[in-house]
Amino acid sequence: MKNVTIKDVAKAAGVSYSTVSRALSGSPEISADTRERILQVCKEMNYTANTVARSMVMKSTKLLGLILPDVNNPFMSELAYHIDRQARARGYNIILCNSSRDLELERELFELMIGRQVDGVILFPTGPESYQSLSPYLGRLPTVFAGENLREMPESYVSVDNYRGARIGVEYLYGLGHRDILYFGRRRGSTTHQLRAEGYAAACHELGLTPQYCNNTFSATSIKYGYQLAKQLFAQERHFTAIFAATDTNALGVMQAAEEEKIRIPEDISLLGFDNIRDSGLPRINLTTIEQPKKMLASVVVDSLLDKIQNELSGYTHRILMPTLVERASCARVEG
Amino acid sequence: MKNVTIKDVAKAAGVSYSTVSRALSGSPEISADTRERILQVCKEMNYTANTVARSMVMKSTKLLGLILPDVNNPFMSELAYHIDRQARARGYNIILCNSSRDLELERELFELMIGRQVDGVILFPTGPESYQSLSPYLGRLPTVFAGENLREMPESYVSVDNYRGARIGVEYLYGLGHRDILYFGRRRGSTTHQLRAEGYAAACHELGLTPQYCNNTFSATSIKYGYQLAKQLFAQERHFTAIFAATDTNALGVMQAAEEEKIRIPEDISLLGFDNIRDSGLPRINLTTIEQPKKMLASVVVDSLLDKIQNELSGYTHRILMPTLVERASCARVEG
DNA sequence: TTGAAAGCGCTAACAA
DNA sequence: TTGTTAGCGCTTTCAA
Repeated sequence: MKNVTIKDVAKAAGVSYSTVSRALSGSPEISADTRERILQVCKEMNYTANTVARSMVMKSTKLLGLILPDVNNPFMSELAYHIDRQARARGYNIILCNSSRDLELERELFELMIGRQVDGVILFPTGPESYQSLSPYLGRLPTVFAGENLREMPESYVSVDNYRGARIGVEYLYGLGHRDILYFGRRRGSTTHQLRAEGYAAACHELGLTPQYCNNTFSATSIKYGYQLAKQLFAQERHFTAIFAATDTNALGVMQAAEEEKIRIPEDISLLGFDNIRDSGLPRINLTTIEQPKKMLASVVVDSLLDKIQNELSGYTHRILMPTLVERASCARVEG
Repeated sequence: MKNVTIKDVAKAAGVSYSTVSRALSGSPEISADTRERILQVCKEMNYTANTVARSMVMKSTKLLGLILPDVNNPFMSELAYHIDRQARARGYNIILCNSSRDLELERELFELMIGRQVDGVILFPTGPESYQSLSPYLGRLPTVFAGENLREMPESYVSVDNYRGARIGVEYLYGLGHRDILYFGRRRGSTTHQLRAEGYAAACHELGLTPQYCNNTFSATSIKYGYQLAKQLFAQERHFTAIFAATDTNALGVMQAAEEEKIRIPEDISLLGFDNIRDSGLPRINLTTIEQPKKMLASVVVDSLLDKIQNELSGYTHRILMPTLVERASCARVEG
């Protein structure tokens, strides 16, 4: 399994190895036939250039670190796919790392990326604490945060406009005649959740609605937690005709609980999600939701990072994308 | 963003740089206090070893290539997660590449991995043709195929026992009283599909059932194709009380079509899937299915590959894992 | 126990 | 147009 090197090729072709390097890099300072001959020899010998050696002298690995909580999360896996495609189209490959929502591990992975000399990192933070946690390292590697809004933090990030997304949702429900809309699954300690809740509150205020909450007391979001929370909610005496879930995952939990409680969606209550994860479009689920433009997000993230790398930008950019409503079958019109 | 090197540390500590290297690698041939002093200096200077340089001399990047059709496929993303965790636990990182079910691209990616000097590659092939397509390169990099059964091919692979999985499924349905079981979504050109269909046929034969097929004429599997196929099926006059779908994705397509046609699952027909992708456990879906042990698969794949790498094994291993039945709510008992 | 030096495979500046 | 050479940051002999 010994690989053939540039020197082997040079010897076989009877030239110096810098000539081979020139032939391969498409340098103009080489005659057409030596190039042809060398390329021919390369082919015959099955020569494949050693990227590691090249990285070393070029001081660029053409590698991007992708650190995210968990690829096995439909939102993340979709992004990972698009990020890879986009990066590859630009000549980069991805080192994938799952932080498993562990701040300590996240930091460890970031350091690892420094050691691996990646050209930059795309980070879907575990939470807003990630910024603090990583700040000692941030100066050492071009980084763009993604998915989470870091507010005024002096680091590049790309996120969706969570505030406006929530407003769009409330307005949609309002348009359907709903006047009692409960906001479900708000979680402390997440800026994303915070902004969505603010958008919800603001929209309620403007439309003359009374905000109602059912807060997530767990430290994470999952179908299971959504389910447990919804079970509690349905056991209470509260009046609402629609549930606006902080995330699709939460909404799925609500669906599950509703199914058990024989509460029909959307006949008995309407349900609106946020994110538009793949699950939401599945048959029988058909969740109406606020979509995060994932392909766009991936593309903007990669572009921002490569910009930063290639232009050695020292400042930072905040890119906020607009969410849109995806109408499916979980929300119904009610009589005012 | 200039990184401090081993030389900088050496200068600061007043030693030669080979001494620093020794201190870092935990070599025994160094005195305790110089080591302490050097480690201290490293910390102060925020030194992080350059893995690329190390890779070059060690001739090992501690990098594994992971080439798969599409991480944004619930089956793949789950595997990708576990593979990453497992690999990291063993000191390796993952370069993730999506082949997008493109044979040409797959080959390109494999070559890329050779250039990147990864220590090995895990490949979820686009199809059985992948083996042929990649065979010129296979000798150049330790590789283990995953997910697909390569039958007698002289390459390592890990797959589930698709044949037995299908038998388990048929027997389960038979036990529920079903005598007319239709096999749905069989696709030509996939060994996995082939083996499942064979298992189905064999089980039918043994139980005295007449096999019935509804073949997938598309070149890929997706909910959409499953849906289209199911629409055709439901438009025909065929008698069956259960559908055994070749994949969960196909089953989801059937569900969607059934919903439109007002065919109730499991009341009117039972539906059994294969794979147990995450979607299948979602509320309202609750698909009964044959589970591929994904975490185990990931773990076995990584172990096989590292074995091959570390022991410089030249032979190959075929590891076949046992699928199991996951009972949910899409299959009902019928009166014989 | 420590230092000097070679070399991993490549690019690029400098000579010829 | 081509060859020679230095050097990227590290590990590892070989000497001291």
